[in-house]
Amino acid sequence: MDMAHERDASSEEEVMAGELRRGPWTVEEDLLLMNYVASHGEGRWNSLARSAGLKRTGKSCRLRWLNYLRPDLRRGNITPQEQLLILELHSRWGNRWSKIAQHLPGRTDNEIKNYWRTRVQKHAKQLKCDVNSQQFKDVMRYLWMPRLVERIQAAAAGQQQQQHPASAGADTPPMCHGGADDCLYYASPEELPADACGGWPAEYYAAAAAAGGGDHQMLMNSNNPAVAEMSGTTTAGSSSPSSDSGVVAQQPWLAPVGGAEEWFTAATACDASSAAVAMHDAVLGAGQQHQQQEPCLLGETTWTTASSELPELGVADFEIGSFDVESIWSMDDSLWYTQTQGV
DNA sequence: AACCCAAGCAACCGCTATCAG
DNA sequence: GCTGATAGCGGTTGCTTGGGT
Repeated sequence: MDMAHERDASSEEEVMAGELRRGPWTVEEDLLLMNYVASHGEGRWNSLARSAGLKRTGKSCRLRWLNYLRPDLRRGNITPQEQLLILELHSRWGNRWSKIAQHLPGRTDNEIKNYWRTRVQKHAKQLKCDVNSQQFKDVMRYLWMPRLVERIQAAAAGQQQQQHPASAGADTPPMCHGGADDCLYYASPEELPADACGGWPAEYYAAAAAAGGGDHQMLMNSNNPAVAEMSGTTTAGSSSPSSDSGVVAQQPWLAPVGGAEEWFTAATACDASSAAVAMHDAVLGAGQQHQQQEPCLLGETTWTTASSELPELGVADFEIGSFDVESIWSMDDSLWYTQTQGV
């Protein structure tokens, strides 16, 4: 667009003239931005940048705020729950990062995009196939995702076991509102332990508190677009004619609640572990028949342990021969290990 | 200790969509 | 309806860091 080019050109001139800064943000800049947003609110980023005394473009300020300084951001590793959701939503919507991010409270589109590029594409590379190929999509759907479900179940089971005694609930850290093991959000940055679930660098806390902190409970109310859309209340506003309309409402495991912890609850009722075993055996041609169990919905796939029904899932057409299956099972095992240790 | 390399992530870029005057 | 400003999106780049040699 010509306008955009003109604006960029003028920005370039300003940079050359030393009027605009580029590159990594300093703590001072962050504090300026945080303080200004806390007292004046978001929006009008160009004038905000000028008014706040920041030698940055409005665009840069907006990005810094959205991707790094927002108090409702969730930091730390992408959890298996989130991985599962990303895989599922990406299979449905493709590279629509922003749309996917709406369903992962506290995560930014940039973060999800980076996750996809670094982790998922890495696995595709390891498997020597294109990340967009049907082959890799099958690997994700029939091997990786069931594996994630399995992990989540195991973590939930371990957690339940630990909490089941009389102390259940009493041990839940007061700052966690989304679950003891996997904090989804905090009521305020002050509550956020530096070593858990992420958060701002320590030096920001005092300034954030002084600035008023903003609306830290943003994620917890029904105004959260992710919550609203999951509940099916806003599906009419969907803009994608190809795949958006009403799909989420059909997902029993995407319950209309505020976080990955709770949407997953429905899925844990299914025996995805057995499904994963069945898939594993099926693709390896083990021919072992497993006990018939109730089908389990995972995304748009009906999971079953009955090998005779596998062709319906398309597994019969799934060529795994060239893949190192064990590498699939070990995907993100380091993350898995650290998380299970925390349970 | 020095170097290299790959991974991860923050930031930028180019572009389109939307809104207000 | 036109125009300019702003918001937002997805792709890409480049810096930092940690591990290996």
